[in-house]
Amino acid sequence: MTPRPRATYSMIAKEAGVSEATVSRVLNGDSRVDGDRAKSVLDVVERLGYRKHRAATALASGRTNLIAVVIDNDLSIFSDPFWGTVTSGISRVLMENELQTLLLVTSVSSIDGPVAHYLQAGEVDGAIFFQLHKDALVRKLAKTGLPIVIAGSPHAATDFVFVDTDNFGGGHAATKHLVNRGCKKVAIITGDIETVAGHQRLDGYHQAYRELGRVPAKALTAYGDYSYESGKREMARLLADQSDIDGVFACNDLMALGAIAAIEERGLTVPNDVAVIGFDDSVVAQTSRPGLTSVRQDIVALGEAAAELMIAQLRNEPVEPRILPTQLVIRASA
Amino acid sequence: MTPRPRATYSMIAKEAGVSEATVSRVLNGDSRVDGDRAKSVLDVVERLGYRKHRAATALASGRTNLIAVVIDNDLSIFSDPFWGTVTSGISRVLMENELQTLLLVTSVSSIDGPVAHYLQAGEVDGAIFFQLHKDALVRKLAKTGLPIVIAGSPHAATDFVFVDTDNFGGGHAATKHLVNRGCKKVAIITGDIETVAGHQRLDGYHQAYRELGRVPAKALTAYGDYSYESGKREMARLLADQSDIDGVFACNDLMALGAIAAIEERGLTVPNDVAVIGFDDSVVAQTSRPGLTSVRQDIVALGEAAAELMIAQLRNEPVEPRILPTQLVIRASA
DNA sequence: AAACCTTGTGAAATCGGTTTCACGTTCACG
DNA sequence: CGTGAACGTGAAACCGATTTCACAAGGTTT
Repeated sequence: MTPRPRATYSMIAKEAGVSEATVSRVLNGDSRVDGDRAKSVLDVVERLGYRKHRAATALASGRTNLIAVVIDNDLSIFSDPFWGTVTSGISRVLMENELQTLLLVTSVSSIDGPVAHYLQAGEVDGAIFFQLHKDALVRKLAKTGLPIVIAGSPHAATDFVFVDTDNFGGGHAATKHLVNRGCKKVAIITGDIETVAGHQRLDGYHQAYRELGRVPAKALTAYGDYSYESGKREMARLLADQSDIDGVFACNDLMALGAIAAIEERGLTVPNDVAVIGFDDSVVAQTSRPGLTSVRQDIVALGEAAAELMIAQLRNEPVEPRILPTQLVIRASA
Repeated sequence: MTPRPRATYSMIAKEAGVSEATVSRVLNGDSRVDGDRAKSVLDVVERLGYRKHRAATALASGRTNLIAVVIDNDLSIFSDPFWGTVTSGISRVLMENELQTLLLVTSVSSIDGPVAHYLQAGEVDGAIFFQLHKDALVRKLAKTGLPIVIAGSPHAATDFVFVDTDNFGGGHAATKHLVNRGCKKVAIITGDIETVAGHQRLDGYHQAYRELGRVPAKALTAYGDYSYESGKREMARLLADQSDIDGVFACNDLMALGAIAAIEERGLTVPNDVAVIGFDDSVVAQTSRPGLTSVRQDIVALGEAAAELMIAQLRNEPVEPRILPTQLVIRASA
């Protein structure tokens, strides 16, 4: 029951009758070791239930097997299930590849904060960032050669490796669906337009109009901030302005629910008077009444893709940004 | 711009004109070092922007400064914002205390899996587990002396350190509130009754009845599983059985919404015919219509408390389990 | 048959801290 | 004053792996 003392190379070497160097070679897949010796080393390793000591390995090799997942807690971390879900996907894939997930929840804003130092100090082999407004820090880190993946699109002019949902396609599909079901005047309530994701959804909306040979009136675009309240407020404003709006694409589910509330408060019904589509297909979309039609994004897959891109970078394999498809989930609201 | 080579003890020692041992003493708060020398060491440290090398420190000292957060992905990780929120609280507090959060999303079920080995191998200084059904693994780890904290109550007969929401008090307050607003026949839809949390909420319900000098009929207890569907199904069943139920406490918000759906499908209204209370005060409670009265638990605080208990253990300070209060948030549904 | 590669191997240095140990110094006390 | 305790200090061992380097053995080229 007493936990036997940790096995070390020196014990293995002695048991197997070889040198520590050979043990290291075997365990790191150096092909030059004689077959029989390799086998006997592996036997001893097996018998002793040996596992490498992380710190020792890191110190000697310079590789930590740690990947940082950096989450800016300036954002609405505390209520949004998004990041937790992505992170679980990341963690699973990393673990399958013998990498560990180091979670850094912190204010990323400062380019010179403790996180910055930490990441530069070679304490991790790579870092996965969630979408952020300021990418100065990321850019600086990239210069040091630290492998980086961004979950969510970075700002336009960079060449970071990133994974993202197809926001454009989602916005396009949502708008198209509204048009196809007969809506004549489709409005949009955007999310934070400062973020790339927010902008891309709007672009998708525009594109759908363009394909009809039309251009959406400026007045049909309302600017929300992803909150329930903003959805409600903007919808009320839209309807007060143009009572003949018969469809609305809200850039997330919460705003969609807010919009529905505003519509019903005006005595109109969903979807008969105004059809509503949200984005995310979160739990609120599934449980709201009427059920909310929404653009589903596969958040776990997003995390997994991020991890895969990180691993590819560590292996010096070529990497391409990855855009994951969305799927329109049709419920009662549109 | 070239990242200057990492500073080391030997550089600091030379610069400050002392030995490496003294540098170590200064940096680890050994009080015996002469004041002036200490100062000069600190000056050099400052000037060089020195930071300790984690792996080296871990190797030499046997302490890793890493705390594992172990999440069982057998659970409904992927949609539940709960764990992500707790984890962010944990991470913040740990970071403030110079500890890092190592995230392990994995199947904890096996007592002999890779995680088990990992945790036993001294790779982390402590582990925080989320509530789990089987605590065999945790018990085994505890025997090795690894500091452990459980987020959520462990099974009854153990003496693990844990933090939890006051499930009993929450269930009690919810039931009491229904009674106080005039409900004569209050039902409950439980969550997974196998979990301690699930059971405690039910106990709170019972206690409220007891204080009225009554015992709730067996038929008023319906067993759900925290899903929207189970809430809807059980509520329908309850009403089919006993149409005079006028209040229901659902053990989470999702089931509460399901219950509301069932109630309205029957042609009844909330809260006039049946008042409904949920648990969690999650985003769905805030955005549903009618607004859902719910028992709020402070999830971030839960994580922070977990981290604090871990830190106390690492310092060998005495630790007591911590039960965090709940708060009834009253909206339209009850 | 001399000169030159391979290939497989172990001794030893190395990574960057921590900790033990032994050696002065200084100080208090008898 | 002599003596033991307390204090500061640096040399060196140590943590557990990786990696360099030297070398022996066997195989190829001229």
